Amino acid sequence: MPDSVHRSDDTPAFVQLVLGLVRRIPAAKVMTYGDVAEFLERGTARQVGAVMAGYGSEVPWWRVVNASGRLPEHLRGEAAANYLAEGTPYDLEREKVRLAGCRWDGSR
DNA sequence: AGCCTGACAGATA
DNA sequence: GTATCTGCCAGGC
Repeated sequence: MPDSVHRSDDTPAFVQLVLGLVRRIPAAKVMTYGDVAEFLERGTARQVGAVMAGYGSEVPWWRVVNASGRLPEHLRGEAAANYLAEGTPYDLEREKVRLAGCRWDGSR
């Protein structure tokens, strides 16, 4: 097949790639939506967000945050509890993860 | 087809 | 620091 192979790959394949990676994020570490897309070399941050919105409950979803280290309003409470439990650097005042201290690059 | 929405992100003011 | 705008791309109507 000529070119258009590396396209936005939607569908179950992309979903599984995302969920699979999120499951590999170590405790006390996080990745941003953009990091996930970049690491997989597929899709965009926005698409990753769409997957999380639909299937996030199946994985440690609090380990994927936006570029500011935050999650939408309705999830912050649950997320905070998990950060506290696993020792993720979390700013309770601003309700956001301090990415500088726990961003995961995919390596171990 | 068009228009809007969304667990996003970078640039700019 | 916050607010806005633009680009992004899939899905729903």
